[in-house]
Order: sequence, then structure tokens, then C-alpha cells
Amino acid sequence: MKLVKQVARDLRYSPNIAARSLSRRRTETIGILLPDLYGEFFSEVIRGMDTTARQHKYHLIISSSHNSKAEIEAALRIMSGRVDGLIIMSPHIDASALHSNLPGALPVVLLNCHVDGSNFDAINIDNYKGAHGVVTHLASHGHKRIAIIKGTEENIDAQERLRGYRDAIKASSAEYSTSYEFPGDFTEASAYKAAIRILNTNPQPTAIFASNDAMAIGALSALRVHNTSVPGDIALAGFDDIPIATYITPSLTTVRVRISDLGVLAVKRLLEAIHNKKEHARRRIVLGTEVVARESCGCTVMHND
Amino acid sequence: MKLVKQVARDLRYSPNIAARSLSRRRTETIGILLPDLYGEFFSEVIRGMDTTARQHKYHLIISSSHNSKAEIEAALRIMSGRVDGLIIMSPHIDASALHSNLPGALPVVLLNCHVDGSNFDAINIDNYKGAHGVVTHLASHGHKRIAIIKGTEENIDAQERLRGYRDAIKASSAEYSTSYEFPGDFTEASAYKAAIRILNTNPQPTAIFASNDAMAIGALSALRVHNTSVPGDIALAGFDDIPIATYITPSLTTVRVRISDLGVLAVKRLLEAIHNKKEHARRRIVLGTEVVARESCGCTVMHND
DNA sequence: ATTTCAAATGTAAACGTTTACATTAAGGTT
DNA sequence: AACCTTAATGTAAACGTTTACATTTGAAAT
Repeated sequence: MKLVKQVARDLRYSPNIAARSLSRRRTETIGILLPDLYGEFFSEVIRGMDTTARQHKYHLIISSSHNSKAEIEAALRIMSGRVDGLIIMSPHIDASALHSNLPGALPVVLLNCHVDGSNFDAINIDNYKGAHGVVTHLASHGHKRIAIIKGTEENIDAQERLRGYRDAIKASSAEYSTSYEFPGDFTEASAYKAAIRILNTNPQPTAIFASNDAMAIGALSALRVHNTSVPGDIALAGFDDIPIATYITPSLTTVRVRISDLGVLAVKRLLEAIHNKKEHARRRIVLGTEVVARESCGCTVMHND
Repeated sequence: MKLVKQVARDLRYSPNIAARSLSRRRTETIGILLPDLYGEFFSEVIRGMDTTARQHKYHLIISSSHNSKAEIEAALRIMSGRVDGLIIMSPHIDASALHSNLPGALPVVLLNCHVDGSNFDAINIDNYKGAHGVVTHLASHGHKRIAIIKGTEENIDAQERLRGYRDAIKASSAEYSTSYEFPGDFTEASAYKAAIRILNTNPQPTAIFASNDAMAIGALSALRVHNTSVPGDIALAGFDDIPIATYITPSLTTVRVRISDLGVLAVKRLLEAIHNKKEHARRRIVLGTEVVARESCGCTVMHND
């Protein structure tokens, strides 16, 4: 080892980050803006981001719980000074809000956001195809009345999953009616309530597609309490394939999203933009999904040992 | 509004954070060091930290997936320059490692760490009492052979929960034997395997205490696959009370930890240390727990609607 | 030994704030 | 009107790096 390095270590020297940032005009930090940090989905995404960022010697600064447009705009402004780029996950944001709250040159990646043809890097889940696929699967079991528990209204994922559901129903021999569409907000509790409403519907649906796994679990709980067997009386499917989906009873038929890959991709894309600021070409990436048939739809009894 | 402010807004002025940090000698950022970012437990903790930090206009910089002592020491050094204080959650760290990798003046709060009487602010869960309580509860149902699925060996929470389990067994009419202690690592998968080993034990235990809820869920899954009814054939209890514990089938008897409060407390304590650097008195806080009896131990049938 | 080029070293300005201090202005008291 | 106190304003140094540029040094080539 070079003498200098040895001495540096002896003196416990470590460069002052603020001075370095000031001088170099970069912080080696990327910002993550989330609506909320709740449940396994988000911790998986962040895990992907964190490991990828660290591989490239970047740091992650996280700000969550922005549930109104005003809040997220404030967060944008506050964050923008301390990061080299931003990953934004929020249903509340649109292109004009971004332009008016961010320095124009700041690289941005939109994750699971509604992108109205605006020129931003964006990563989305293939919600439409995933929902279409799993609902088609439910229909293939012969179900005629398939209910959906919807996600938060303004959420683009929720909207696309609903669209996939509707088109799949229409394309199948199942019955299409908006009376089979029940509101939810991606939490277990909201789905618990929705499931009870579904049980009180006449004629009763024989299958439920929950717009995410957390809601599928909430619905399952309500069905159990009301002595309704899954998949015997009512079949059930979710969306996301969070780790726990394999382990619940019955195991959950769902749509697999490589959740942590979302985070990995977002960070990679952002770093690309940061490093090639000039000639970086913005584009939209859609992450594919895959239907995973487990017990809750009545397909199989799984043995995962 | 003052004219200056108006003009400032018009020009889209925002102060340069790096320059401000350099000049003020503080970053208004606190660092979080985690071993891993996995499952609901961590997202809850971070949520508590994030909201509390934001209330005080502080930012959170997060670094996870440090699973060896070398990694976490590297992370300590890298982080220390960019934050005003550090919250550390890691089984791999000890006082000397902290002292030799951090500037002495940097405020630190240890969360769920092993604190060997060293002079640090620390926050811990009352693991011993919680485990003792829930195991005593299982014993009160008349179980004589109560197994435990242990957590990661070097983890202090795991050690304390084991200690609580052992003391509770000895204090009850149940049978104490280390052959009822099965290894696990806090993941569903590890508990799945452990549960199968438990089923093959002769005589078979009639109750299982899993050292966290994720493992309880993993064990439950294995029991179901092997046609073992819970709580009919085997009673089950977990630890943490993650949100999903209410919603699984059967609902999970567990030990409630106000998880997000852990994060809230840690941040508050750290901010206190940052602001009162001189006369801040370090101390250890132990967060109480509460046994929550649900279905999986055979207590009641819950109706949560 | 002189020239040429590259490499090593040294120097100083810049990065954009904050803060401490000095100066000036203003207001109130005798 | 002279004096004191407080407030407002202005000035300059400091924060700890990086980087661009100038200078010196060293080595290779003629």
C-alpha cells in the first residue's frame, strides 16, 4: 500500500462530503419519492434499488408518505437540491407538476406512474396483460360471475388492472357487469370490507380478482370468517406475488411481478441518465408479468417442500 | 408576501444544499443502517422513521443489506460523512467496531442491537417478556411439548426470545428439552423446513412458538401441506404482530410490538442527541410488548368485522 | 548536451452558502 | 444637540474539496 494511503488511514482522514459535492457539482445520491411505504411491495422495490445503487457507489435518500399533490410537489423541491436524480412513484404527479418543481436538467425516472406521452423515462408493470391473464384463467375454470376488488381510483396500476379485468371478462363467457366491481385501496382492511359486500351480492360471484395480494389476503380473511371456503365456494386471485403469497392458506393464485427488479431497473435507468446526460435517450420500459396458479383459484394443491 | 420572497420564487431560487452543509457543518440528514430490508417489519420501522424525520425537516438516507461485519463497517465509514447522526440496526456491530469506524462526536442510536453496557443510546424490544408471555399463554392451554423455531443465532432479538421461551417453559408444567428447539433465520422458508422437522419429531410437540410472524406463517404453510390442523393438532404463535397477522388463516396469536414506534423513538432520540450534543444523556429504552391471542393458539374465533 | 514531450508537482480560483464582525443608520433619552 | 442603544446593512473570511492551469522535473530521443 502506498505510504500516503497508509498515513491517510492512520489519521482517520475521510473527505468532507459536502465540500466534495459543492466542488464537483454532484452528490452521488439519488432520491426516491413514494406515496407511502407500506407492506411487502415497497420493501421489495426499495431493496432492489438499494443494492443496485450501492453497487454503483450511489446512496439512496428516501421520502415517503406523500399522499397529496401539494405534499409531493413540496417534496420534489426539497429533494431536488440534494440528489443527482430522482425516482418518483406517485399517482399524483403529472408532467407539468414535474416541470414546474424541478430543475430542468435533473434526471428523473417515473416508476408506476401515469405517463401521458410526456418525455420522461418511465418504468411500468404490464398491469393490463397480467390482469387480463389471471382473469382469463379464472374464467377458464368456468366461473361466470367474477368480481374485482379495485385499487385506489387515481392509481394508474389500479386503472390498468381494471381495464385488463374488463376486457378479459368481455372476451370470455363470463358475465360483464359493473355491479361486480367493488372499491378498494390496496390495503387488507379495504378488501375485507369489499369481500363482505361481495358475499351479500345476489347472485353471489363465484370468483374474486383482488387488485393486489394484500387485498386478496384481506378478502380471504373475510371469507373465512363468514365460513366461505376458498376455492370451494369462491375462487380468489391476487396481483404482485409478494413473498408471503406462497405461504398463506390456501396459497394464492396471483400475477407474478419481479418486484425488486422494478427497483433495479429504475436505478439503472437513472444512473444511465445521470452519466450520459447529453445523449441519453428517454424511453418507457414495461415489465412483463406471469400468472402463477396456486390453490386459491382451485387449480392444484401445491406442495412446496 | 415580502417582495424578496416573491422575487426569489420568480427566479426559482433554491439554495445550494452542498454549500449550505459545508458552511453550516450539518447536513440535516440522518442515516439508517440495516442488515436487510425484507418483509413487513422493516417497512414499518422505516415508515415510522420517515414520518418523524420529515416532521423535523430531516432527511433519511438508507443503506441496507449489510450482512457481514466488514460490510457494515464499510457502510459506517461511507455514511458517517454525509449525516448528522446514525441509526444502526445490526447484530454484527459492537462498541469497538463503532468507535473505530465513526467520528467520536457523531450521535448514534442502536436499534435492536446487542448493547454490552457500552455508553450508547439504544432502543430495544422487550423480547424476553414478550416471548415469556406468549409461551406461558401456550402452556396455559395445557400444552406439555412446546417447540420453538429460533431466529438467527447472532441476533440479539432471537437470543432474548429464546431465553424468554426457556424460562417460561421451566416455570410452567411443560417439558423442557433442547430437542424442542429448532433453528430458523426469521424467513418463511426456514420455518417451513423447521416445521417439517417438528412434525417428524417423536413425541410430536403440540404447540410451536415461532420467533417472528414471518416464520409462523412459513410454519403454518408446512403444517397445512402435511394436513396438520392449526390450532386443532398443533397450536402456533408468532412474534411482532405484523399487519398481516390478523388476516391469515387461522389468525395469528402473537406478541404485539408497536413496530413503527420503534422507528419514531429512534429518530426522536437521535434528534435529541444531535441538538443537545453536549448535555445529552445517553440511555437505553425498552419498548414494551403485549400478547395478542387470536385463533392460532386455540383461544377464540375472531370476528374482525 | 540539447531538445521535446510527458509526467509530476504546485498554485490559485471556484463551488454557494453562512456567520462573525464592522459599519452605518435610526430611534429614543437626557 | 449630543449621547447611547438597537437595528439594519454591508463586508469578508471560512467551510474543504476539486479542477484547471502553470510550472517544474524527469526521462527519452536526437
